[in-house]
Amino acid sequence: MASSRRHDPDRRDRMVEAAIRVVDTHGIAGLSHRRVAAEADVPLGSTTYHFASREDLLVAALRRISERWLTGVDDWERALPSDADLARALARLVEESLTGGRARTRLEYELYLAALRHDAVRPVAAHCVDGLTAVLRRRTPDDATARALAALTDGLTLQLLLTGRVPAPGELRALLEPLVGAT
Amino acid sequence: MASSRRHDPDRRDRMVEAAIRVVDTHGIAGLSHRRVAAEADVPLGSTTYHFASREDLLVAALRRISERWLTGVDDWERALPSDADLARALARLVEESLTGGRARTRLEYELYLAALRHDAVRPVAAHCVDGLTAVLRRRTPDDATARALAALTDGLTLQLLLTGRVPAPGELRALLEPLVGAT
Amino acid sequence: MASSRRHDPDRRDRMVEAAIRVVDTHGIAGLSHRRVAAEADVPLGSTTYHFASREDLLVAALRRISERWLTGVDDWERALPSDADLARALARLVEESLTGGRARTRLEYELYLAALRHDAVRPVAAHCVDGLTAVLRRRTPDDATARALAALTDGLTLQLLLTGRVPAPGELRALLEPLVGAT
Amino acid sequence: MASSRRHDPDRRDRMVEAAIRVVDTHGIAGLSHRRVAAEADVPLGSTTYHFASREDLLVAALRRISERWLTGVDDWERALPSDADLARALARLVEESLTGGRARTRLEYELYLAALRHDAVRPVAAHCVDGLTAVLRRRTPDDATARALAALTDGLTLQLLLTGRVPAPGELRALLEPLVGAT
DNA sequence: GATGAATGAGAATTCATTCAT
DNA sequence: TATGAATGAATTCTCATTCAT
Repeated sequence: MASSRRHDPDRRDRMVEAAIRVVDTHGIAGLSHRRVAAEADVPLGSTTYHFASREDLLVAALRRISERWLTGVDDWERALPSDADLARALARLVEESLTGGRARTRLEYELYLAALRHDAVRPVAAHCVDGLTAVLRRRTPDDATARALAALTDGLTLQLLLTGRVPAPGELRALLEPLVGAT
Repeated sequence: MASSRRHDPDRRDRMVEAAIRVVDTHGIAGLSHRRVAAEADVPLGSTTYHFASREDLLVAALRRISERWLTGVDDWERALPSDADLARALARLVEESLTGGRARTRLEYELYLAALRHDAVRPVAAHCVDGLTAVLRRRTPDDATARALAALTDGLTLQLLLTGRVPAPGELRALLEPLVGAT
Repeated sequence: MASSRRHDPDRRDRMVEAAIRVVDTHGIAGLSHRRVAAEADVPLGSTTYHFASREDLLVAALRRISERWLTGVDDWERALPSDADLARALARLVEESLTGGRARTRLEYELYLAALRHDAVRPVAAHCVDGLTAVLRRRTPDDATARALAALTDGLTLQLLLTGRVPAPGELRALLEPLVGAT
Repeated sequence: MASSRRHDPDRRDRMVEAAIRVVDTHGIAGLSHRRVAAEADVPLGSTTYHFASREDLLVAALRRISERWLTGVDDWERALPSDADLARALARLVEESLTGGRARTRLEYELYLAALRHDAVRPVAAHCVDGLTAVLRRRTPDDATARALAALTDGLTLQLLLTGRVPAPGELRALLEPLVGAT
């Protein structure tokens, strides 16, 4: 039974998932080998073996968070009808990220926060920004519009997350509209 | 002499400044009573006396940073000619925050994003958002435009900070333009 | 002297009561000037002014606890009919101290614990032991019986408090009986 | 060598002994990882590794003290002639715990009473009560008598410890007698 | 007299990391 | 290869006490 663990190819994976849960619960500052070990139910030595430093752990977790987020955005776009009202759709995306997926959204912005300090995390965060822009680009006439929409979306989400304000129905769409219509 | 330290009315103040420098140097995760004590050259006990918890320290630092930032934004707007091109002016503000005061901007966003984890910091961050919006409101025809501009400004600054991309001349102005003109 | 008390004459008293609540909540180890100050809603300096050392605070609190306990025992005996069954009455006293007044009883034994270490508390604890013996002596033919009953009562209460065992109806009376009947 | 300390299988054990000495010297309130580390001559980190919390330390100390005490009581009973006068023998046991091993007895009761505050210590203290009762049961006709004798012994020891009173020759035996004879 | 400020010691913990096995 | 043990630094926080006002 104990030796059955010898071949445990998912272990590293489970540790990454555990790390994400730890960041979710305790924040980035609260991510530690010990907590991950406890959360993944593996020995402490196992975490330091697979992730030599705390930063390795952090990057692995944030990388997965960002992959997941990008996949979500990609799926969202693919599910949109080709003639969808982009401002309306984006508004709904923001609203949902503040209600249904608030925890997940917070995680995403913690990634940004970490990137401000850790050089190793910067590319991961940049990849998120670029990924969102690329997805929006499929629906906009030019790069500039996609970039502006990505920035506005990010800014709105962050500000609403921080202020706790609940936007009135239609408010977000009205704010996004001018940029979409700028075609 | 030995007792010259005993009465020191500016001490609390100096500790707040020290805390800001500590966050600047070591990041939010590196903010500790010990480091502030060392940086402000006061005994450790003095920091815990004035700031019972680490969060108190964080809030005090963010409060000062945000006051300073809001004052800066306010001054910026007052110095603008009444017929200034708002999109151009805002674009320059963002550009300067990324070139001239990059370190400072990073610091601002770091404390700003700290609000995601620390409830006590939330109101201060919200105050920043509202403050910027109020200043912009003096130049916009309605609340919605001010809010959208504030969000776009925030989003652009953060994204450029993260990706390290340097916007082409005129690029930011072009992104902001559609919102300003949305009158 | 009179004028010194004019301002808030009950303050010292309130601090003692606060100290008792603190011991009740946090245990003797948790008794501190700060907690008493908070509990009594007085400035910290006020507690150190009236109780120069932590031990002063401790002794004052325990003295009042013991007074209160002795008064309770005294009242209990006075309320007993002169021909009461002493074993039965004592059994009920023990039972009540474990159910109704469990917190109070625990406080009493914390007093004993403190007395083992603090010389200043020893006399207070000894006074409790002697007081109970003296009260029982009014109902026993000789000193020896009173002493034995006091010891058995204390031992039973403590053991039941520690084991959490609930004595069967009549059990305690049966245990006490032989000593009472030793007349 | 430098690594001579690295493998040290008795270390945990020595720390428990050190903890007992610390409680003996400084009281329960004075038990700390730091003091145990100093007393056992091990690094501070080693104490927190083996005993994560102060309570763990306390429980380990009490557990050993109680084992030792129960063994002592067991030995005492085994060494008694089968026709020994139980009241006399118990009286001598109490007297010796107050003269020969007063410090040790104080230590025992201090850890014993710690159970009032610390839930984790409760079972160990309860085990002491039950153990003494079980040993006495070998010499008493029924459970009730054993329990009463255990309680009376405990109560007497504690009261004499607190008051510092020295019982007259034969006094304790006389107090215990009625319970033994209660067959 | 009363009290806010100050301070140095020490508390329990948590931790990343190293190392022997 | 994996991991339990070990360790020294650092963490936040609480505290009794002193002192200037």
